[in-house]
Amino acid sequence: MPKENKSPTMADVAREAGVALGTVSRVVNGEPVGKEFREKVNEAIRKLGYRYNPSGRALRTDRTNTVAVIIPNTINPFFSMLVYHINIALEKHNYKMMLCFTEYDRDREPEFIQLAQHNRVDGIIALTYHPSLVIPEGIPFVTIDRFFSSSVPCVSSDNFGGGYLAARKLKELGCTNVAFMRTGSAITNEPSKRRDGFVSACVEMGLPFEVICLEDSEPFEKFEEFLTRHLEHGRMSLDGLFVGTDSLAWKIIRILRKMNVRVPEDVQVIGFDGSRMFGEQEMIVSTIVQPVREIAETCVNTVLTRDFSNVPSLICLPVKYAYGGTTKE
Amino acid sequence: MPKENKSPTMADVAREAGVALGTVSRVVNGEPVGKEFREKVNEAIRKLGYRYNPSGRALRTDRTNTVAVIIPNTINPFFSMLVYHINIALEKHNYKMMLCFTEYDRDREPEFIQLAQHNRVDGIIALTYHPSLVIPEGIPFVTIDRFFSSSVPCVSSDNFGGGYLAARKLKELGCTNVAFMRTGSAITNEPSKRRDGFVSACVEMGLPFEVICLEDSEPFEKFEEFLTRHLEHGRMSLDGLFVGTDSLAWKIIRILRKMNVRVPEDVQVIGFDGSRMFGEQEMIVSTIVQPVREIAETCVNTVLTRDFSNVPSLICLPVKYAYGGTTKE
DNA sequence: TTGTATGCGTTATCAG
DNA sequence: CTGATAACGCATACAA
Repeated sequence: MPKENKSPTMADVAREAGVALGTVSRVVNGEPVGKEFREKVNEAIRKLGYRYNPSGRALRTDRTNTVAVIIPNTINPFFSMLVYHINIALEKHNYKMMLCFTEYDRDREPEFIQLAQHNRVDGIIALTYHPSLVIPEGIPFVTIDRFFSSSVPCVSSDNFGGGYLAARKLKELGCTNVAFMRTGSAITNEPSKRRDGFVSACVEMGLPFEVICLEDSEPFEKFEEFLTRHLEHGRMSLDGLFVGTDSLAWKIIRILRKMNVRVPEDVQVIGFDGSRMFGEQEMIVSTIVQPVREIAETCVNTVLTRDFSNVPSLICLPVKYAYGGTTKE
Repeated sequence: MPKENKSPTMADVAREAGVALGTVSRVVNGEPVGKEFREKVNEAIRKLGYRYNPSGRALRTDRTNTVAVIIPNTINPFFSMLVYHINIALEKHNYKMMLCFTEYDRDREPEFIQLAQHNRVDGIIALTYHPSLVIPEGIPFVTIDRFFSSSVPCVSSDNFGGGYLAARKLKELGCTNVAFMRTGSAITNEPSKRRDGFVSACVEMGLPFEVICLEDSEPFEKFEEFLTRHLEHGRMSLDGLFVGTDSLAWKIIRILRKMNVRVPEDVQVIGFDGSRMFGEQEMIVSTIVQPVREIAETCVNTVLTRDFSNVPSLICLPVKYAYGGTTKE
């Protein structure tokens, strides 16, 4: 009889079913067991409400069924959605998530990697910015939006294609003079390709364009200067903007409105990410939508791949354009 | 010599330091140990890069250093912020978070409680809606925004005070005819008091008011009807709205704008929560701000309280008003 | 104060 | 196919 007030163990189940401890373990793990025995064990499990103890299993197998997720925060809706879908995907696989917020502090990235390893996680999914981050070996490691080497799988959306699409869309909507704006170009990562795709399409279509990238250290006011510089007699010489992220697009639009420039009548703006207010249908701005859920699921499936040796090193997921009120319909 | 490619154990440290296993354990756990011994052990720990194995400790102590957080999702910015600050607070205490998304599916709430218990979590923080949810005994359980009984601590913001404040603010801003709007009144929880506080202040000030609450089952169009009903010759008879959440306020404002009613010129709107776009300074709507971080930290501190017998049963945190563009400044 | 030994719940090995 | 038993890493009661 199992002790009151304590969850039953395999030994309790074995006693109840009149079989050996090992047999219970085999049933629990789905290993081949004679039909009669299996039924007896399952009956006892049901009766006692038995569930295996993760700590016991982890101690024995050295697998914790936990994956660490390293990400700046959960405030940006894109990160928030990412974490959301990663957690759901992990749960589906009976895995737990260990959530680590770096707050964009590069130094915390290696610290969390260490912490995760100390906690014996079975894998790590990380969205990082440390310029010379070293990826540990011997543990499945998947990165988001940043390519390290062919031995570290990187999952991202088609950033080049997204930039390309944005340029074509602006042209299609009647723009004749466009610009790309972004911030934080300290490291070269997949999102950097948004610019390349944009430029590539502009050149291809013969669409005049400009590019302004702000380093992390540069003051935000430079964007304001840039925009004012294009203001002639109260009219913008630019009529289309592609902005690196929805978050930045939102800020830019606020500046434009303060300058009495109408969006989308005078200037059309396309962002990147696909952020939605309160998770509703409508986008916050017209944007290139990242397939967040697919990205999350791909990360999870990849990091849980047993044979990590022949996993693709760069997985690129398709994006699409979505109207969000800051372009002409 | 510890095996290559495997993290060192206490036995390795003991061997390295030339002391007994138990001594290492005592040092690691900060129990009194002779100075010389402690130094030898610490030296060995440093040298081998030892960290205790959480599974081993958990198995032995029956404490996992994990707290389950049960919440609908991470899409709503309020939930997102809550999870964010809970995770940070837990990490500070060297605890991990087990995140469970119910998706507002009442049936999943008891399921996750079970799952959490099977995972031997040390406590549960839950934001739930199941009308007859039964709180397990024998495990620290803290709820957010919903009072169950005096033995289950409930953390929430001052919802009554928030409603009261909203009414006073609308009056102060010149409103003469106001209304309260909310949705999802299936269960009575702390947020229900937003209405009570609002009504109370209106009565006190002699401010004419109306109330419209939609059941979960009722179609959203009823709000539209309600608003149209107050439209006379293109002018609203209402000039102030207090809406149950920022999310709903946002939807209401969209309806108003579609009706060619100007916000805040014709109608001023105050929401509840304090949601910010992209985590910036500016609020999405004028709102009653919940102290999310304090709520999160209070939950964590409470759930980790060793002596759960004399913990307060209802902890109410102060709110404040914040301008967000949908009221007159 | 320090050392020794046991058991937490599980899986895996080996003998039957 | 099944049963018995050792080992995983740690905390702790007990012995020295």
